Amino acid sequence: MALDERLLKPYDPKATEDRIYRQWEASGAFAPRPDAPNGVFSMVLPLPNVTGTLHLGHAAMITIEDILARYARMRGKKTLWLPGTDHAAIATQSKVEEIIYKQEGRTRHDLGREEFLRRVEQFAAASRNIIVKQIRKLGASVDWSREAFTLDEPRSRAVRTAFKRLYDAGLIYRGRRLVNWDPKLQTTVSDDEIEWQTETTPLYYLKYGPFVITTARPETKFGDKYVVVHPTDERYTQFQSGQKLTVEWINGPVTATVVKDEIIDREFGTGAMTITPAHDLADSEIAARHGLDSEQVIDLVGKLLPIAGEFSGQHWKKARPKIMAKLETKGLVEKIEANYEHQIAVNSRGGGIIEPQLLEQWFVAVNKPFDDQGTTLKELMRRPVATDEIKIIPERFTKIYFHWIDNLRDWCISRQIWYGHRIPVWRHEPKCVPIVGREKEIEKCQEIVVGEPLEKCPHCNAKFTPDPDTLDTWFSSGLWTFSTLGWPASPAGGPDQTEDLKTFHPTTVLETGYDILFFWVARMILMSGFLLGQIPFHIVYLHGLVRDAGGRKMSKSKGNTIDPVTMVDKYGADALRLALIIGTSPGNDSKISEDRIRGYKHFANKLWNIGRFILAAVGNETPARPAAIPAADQKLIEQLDDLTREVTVDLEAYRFSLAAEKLYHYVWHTLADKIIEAAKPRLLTDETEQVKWLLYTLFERSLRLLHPFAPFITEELWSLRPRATSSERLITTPWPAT
RNA sequence: GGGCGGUUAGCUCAGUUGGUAGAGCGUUCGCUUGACGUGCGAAAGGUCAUAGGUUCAAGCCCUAUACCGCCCACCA
Repeated sequence: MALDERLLKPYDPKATEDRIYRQWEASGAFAPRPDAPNGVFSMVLPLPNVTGTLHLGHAAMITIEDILARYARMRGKKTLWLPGTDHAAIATQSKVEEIIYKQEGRTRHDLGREEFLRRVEQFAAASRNIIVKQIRKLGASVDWSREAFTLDEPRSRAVRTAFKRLYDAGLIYRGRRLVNWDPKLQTTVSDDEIEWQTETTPLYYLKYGPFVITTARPETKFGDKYVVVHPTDERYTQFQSGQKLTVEWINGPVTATVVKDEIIDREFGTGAMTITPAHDLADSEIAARHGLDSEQVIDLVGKLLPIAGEFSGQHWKKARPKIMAKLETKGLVEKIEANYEHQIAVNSRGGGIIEPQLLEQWFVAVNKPFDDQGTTLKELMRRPVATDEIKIIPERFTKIYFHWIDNLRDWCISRQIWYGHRIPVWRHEPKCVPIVGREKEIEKCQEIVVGEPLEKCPHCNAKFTPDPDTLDTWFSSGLWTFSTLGWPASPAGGPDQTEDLKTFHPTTVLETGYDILFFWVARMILMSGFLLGQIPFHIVYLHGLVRDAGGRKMSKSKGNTIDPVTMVDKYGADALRLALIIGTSPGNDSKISEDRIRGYKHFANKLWNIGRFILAAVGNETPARPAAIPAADQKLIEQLDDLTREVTVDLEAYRFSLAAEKLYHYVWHTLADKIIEAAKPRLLTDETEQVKWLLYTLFERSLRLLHPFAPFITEELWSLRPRATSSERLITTPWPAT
């Protein structure tokens, strides 16, 4: 009997995996099977950013999703797992800016918009190529024929259409509001993109007429003309609300007005503060409540405006000590508390310290009713989760989701960066007409066009100028579950339903990290709900973050990332996958070490040797079912029946770790250690045929059960069965019956 | 300030509806067993953070405490 020569050697993932992947791809197994008998399974790959390459966290995510996809496929479902990448606007732009500055000492303004964008696109393309290779290496059974990019033409059309529909419904508006301004990247960012860092700074107690006020930012205080105290604070009962008094301030006397507001914490400092509504959200809300004026003090690059008098034109950082010196000379400094701890806002996308600014931007209104029932976008996001139409795993994130929605303010979607979708709005040249309050003129003359570009105004022939800003990257990724399925079928209204959309939307499950629950998951529910009247997915499965051995988040800047491809090269993709899945649980972070991956390489080796033994014992013919099966053998079959049921239930319940662990344990410690050992002597007796059948049956079943977890080695062993043909691939073999 | 998660073997972590504790790595002893030394056989090692409670039965449920971590929040 001639054993396949591959079985003579130890298992070599390097010589096997790429070949198997090519076979899968060429066979069309990754595409949805048109005649699949048991319904539909669809899922999108959480589009990796083209800011770099994949790390082990991505690998864990891909593993979980591939398990889902392969299991669904084997269950006979029409299975679509759709891949793609995200242009990640601000993250990619700031990354490329950084590289160019480091290598050439030039800024994006030195290069100009066109050349800079060319560079970014180059970078994005290179990054995308690496990512695609990495995804393949991991064995991901994604349908490459449907690969998408958030910035390609079909997705751009979806963005323009979505913008127009939201605009026409009055849900996108232009407004002047206090926004998060990043002076370093020169753009606004949304509330969610802000990271709070603890900073230790002096706290200044300054004399403000009869009051002593506290501040951490004396350089913003030039325009302060309101002093706020708590209404019931007995220290200030002699001052009436609205009372005016003249106080000596930094650049001379100012008229101060007393305001009483319950937001004031009487215990803090002296219980009195002055407000800077133009550069502080809390202050601006106080100002809004009492109808107070607001004056800008700091400009968009961080320099003081003429209101600062002699300090005008200086950067606030440099001006602060000089201002303090002047206050000192004027005798206005009561005391300075040295180590005051407070939170400062930082742009988490590689940007600078946020300076709130009052700017005109585009917003999505989340609290504005848009239909007869008075539905708001907020409710649209809340309802499907509240009614369990969308189920979040693990469940505790449901509460976190609601809490976020309840605190949500209008979403600032315009960015002043260059890379990304242009805001699909065009205005008359040379005059850019402000929109708010001038809707009538717009109707008459089309001073503004939204959605698809228009060269000239059909009414007065004036040329149109595009809005200079770009969109928040999450605007386009929010459309992902349906923009990838051909939405919109036609930009000018028309039927929205493409065949793909009808078949695959809503998608079955969204598997992603809990860190983008708000950024992405919520936005998808919003977009899908408003534009399609559908939920985007039925289940949200949230995985934890993969951290390094020290528990730190992996990131390039910390230098603690592990390249998944390096691990695949060393231990094989199957081993890496098992290491990433076993011992993890949804929503909880995990730490990964190379030792763990090596351990599962040993398992792959074990499985390979089980295959060598059983296939060699079985020979060239598939063993026939014996007429009589000994009771002991029957028990072993039933034992595997039980395991099959358990593993199936675990997979249906998204308990991947448990399912994999049970299979691991069975294959090693039952099939190999007990069953094979017991079979060895029997093979030499007249029970040979019965034993061959038993071993082969258990082995064949084990391969099927293990395939979603360790696809490469199981597929390879499958192809080594007696009389195996190249068209009978394990990937498309039915899951064992339960 | 509010909410959430964690605390299980030397290390890193699992533990599905409550029923005599598991994995990887590490440690000790013995094995050229013809699938595998990337292995086999055996072993050591856990009062499952602490204190109460519910239960025939608790790592798992309830209450409180301690420490670690995360998220959210308009204390200047």
